[in-house]
Amino acid sequence: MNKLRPATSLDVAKLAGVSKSAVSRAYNGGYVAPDARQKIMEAARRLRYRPNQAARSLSTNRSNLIGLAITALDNQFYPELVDELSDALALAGFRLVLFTTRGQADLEPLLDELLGFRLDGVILASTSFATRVATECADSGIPVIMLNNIDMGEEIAGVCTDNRAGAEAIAQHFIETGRRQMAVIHGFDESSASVERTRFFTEAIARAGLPYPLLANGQYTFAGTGEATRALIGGTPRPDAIFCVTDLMGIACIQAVRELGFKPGRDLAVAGFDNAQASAWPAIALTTYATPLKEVVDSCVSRLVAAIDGHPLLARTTRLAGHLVVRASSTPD
Amino acid sequence: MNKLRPATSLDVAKLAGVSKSAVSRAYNGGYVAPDARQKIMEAARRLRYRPNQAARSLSTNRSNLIGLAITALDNQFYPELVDELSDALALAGFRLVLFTTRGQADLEPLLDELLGFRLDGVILASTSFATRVATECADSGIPVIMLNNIDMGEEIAGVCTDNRAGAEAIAQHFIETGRRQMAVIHGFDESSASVERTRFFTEAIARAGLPYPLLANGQYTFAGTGEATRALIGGTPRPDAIFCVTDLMGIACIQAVRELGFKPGRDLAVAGFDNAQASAWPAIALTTYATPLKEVVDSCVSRLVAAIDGHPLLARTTRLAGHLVVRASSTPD
DNA sequence: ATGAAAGCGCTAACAT
DNA sequence: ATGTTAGCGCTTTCAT
Repeated sequence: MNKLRPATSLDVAKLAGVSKSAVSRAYNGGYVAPDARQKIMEAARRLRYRPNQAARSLSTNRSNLIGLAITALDNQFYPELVDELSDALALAGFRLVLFTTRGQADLEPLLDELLGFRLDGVILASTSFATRVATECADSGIPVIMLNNIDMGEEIAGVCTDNRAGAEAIAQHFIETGRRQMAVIHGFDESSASVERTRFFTEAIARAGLPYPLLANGQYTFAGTGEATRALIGGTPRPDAIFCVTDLMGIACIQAVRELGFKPGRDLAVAGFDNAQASAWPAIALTTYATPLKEVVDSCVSRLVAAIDGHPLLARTTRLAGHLVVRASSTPD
Repeated sequence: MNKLRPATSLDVAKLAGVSKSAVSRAYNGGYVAPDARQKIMEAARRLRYRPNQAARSLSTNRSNLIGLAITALDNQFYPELVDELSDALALAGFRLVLFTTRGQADLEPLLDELLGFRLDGVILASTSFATRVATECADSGIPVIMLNNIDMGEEIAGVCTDNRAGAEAIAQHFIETGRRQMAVIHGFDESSASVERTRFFTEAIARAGLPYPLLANGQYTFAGTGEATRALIGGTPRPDAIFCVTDLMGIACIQAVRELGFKPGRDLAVAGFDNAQASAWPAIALTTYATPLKEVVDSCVSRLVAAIDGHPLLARTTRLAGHLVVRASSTPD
């Protein structure tokens, strides 16, 4: 019962009275006589045969593995992204190998692994090292696509939310609800999401003839955003609307505002970006611009899969429009 | 520059003027003369050589891949778990392959993949299919360990929080703060976390001579927990303390309580389990029992790695104590 | 329709 | 210390 050496195609072939090749064909849609196929499948079942992917990979140059490089899953929106991605890729026959780069100072070991596994493709969800990884992978013929964060030089294929549409929707909403002095809490300068959203928001405000938004760095963290919020609110002029470039920071901001004794929505507006599930919680009720999660993931996957199938990936960014979600954090009532 | 066929050990060997084996040795800590090693590494660098893991896997029977089977990442605690796990495994030289089983109705395809990749080990974080997966993997000699949720039959190795200590700590805390009529919002009956926490809590309350806790099923979802909360509060007797077996449900419960016009902490106590980051948010402030995340992950990883190294995995569950974290959701002030 | 044989890139005896 | 050789388990011509 307990055989530690898993069955090979040869074992199956023998039991079924055919050759290895026949077994291989049976599994890969080749030409096999109906009755032979029958016998093969029966033998495989009895031996609990599962084709060894490593061996297959060696001869086909396909691993069925997609690498996902991501800093960490601490942004509330990422787990949702990963779930969706994993499902979509599974449907296409691929599995996700996780490369969290949180503590990783060094790029080389990461690169060695990324390339060593002969991944069929790589998805970059964090910007750190993006350019380097992308070029190295390209040199090895591995398609790379950036997800959510993109390459601002537009040299790498990417898919993200339409940051312009989002930032403008938030800006317009703030303006329409009578806010005058805006502020932006942004993240890192390497993050396209941060940079683009900040810029488009700022430009929209400027075009409306309103005072230039104040800026503060929330560093993509709870603590950092708390500090940024306190600095903004304690400063002059005091903003009456704060746009946080991610929901994580929006959520942190709302709470910091409350702790300062103000009521988000009534005393000042707060908005985030992405529409992570937590932003819909009653205790949070964060106005935000919803990233079209399924569309973004589907686009990412289909572009990547097409590239794996030989249709070269264009170094273009697909920007998908979402929609504004207005919640209590920005409504005066 | 742009060669699509990645360099092989033979390419490196030629360029360095040595044999394939020498290259292999250089990469695997074998005996290589210093100057030869020099030349090999230099050649490897120039050719951007990275050993093909699939080929290596074929001859060593080691893939350096660990499978993680998990329903989805929607419980706030899971992303934290995965981050930690990924880091710990990376340190040990392994990468995580994600098998989210959310939509998966069928076990067989999952099993085919799980075994086809010749994973070095498997971590099961969700209970669905656990027994079946574990036995199949065992038959193939693949170590399997359950994380967070465990096998209640204790037939599979596992690591989890000390649910008894946790449930009792919550119970005691409720009792000490003067609560009398308790309730439990639990999840699925296949989930050991749900079952054990419910049972130990109930027993502790019974031992204290208090009325038997009311029970409601929150189905591990926000919506389900909302309904469960409304049912409990609308019923007779009305509980003055609700223990939710996960933070996800605790967070949902708190908010449902508020929406009913009650103030968590003052009007009735709410507690969760795990200490997911969101439970610490001021807007949530959920009393909970903190899972010792690092310890749980370290134990899981070290047991698994030991098993991979040949020290058989005992079908025992490691239960690690955490600590009570009291927040506003359970304090009357 | 099927089998034989070569080869994918690596490691691991075994010789030397 | 290093090269030679034989696999690891699969796919894929090429014959038949």
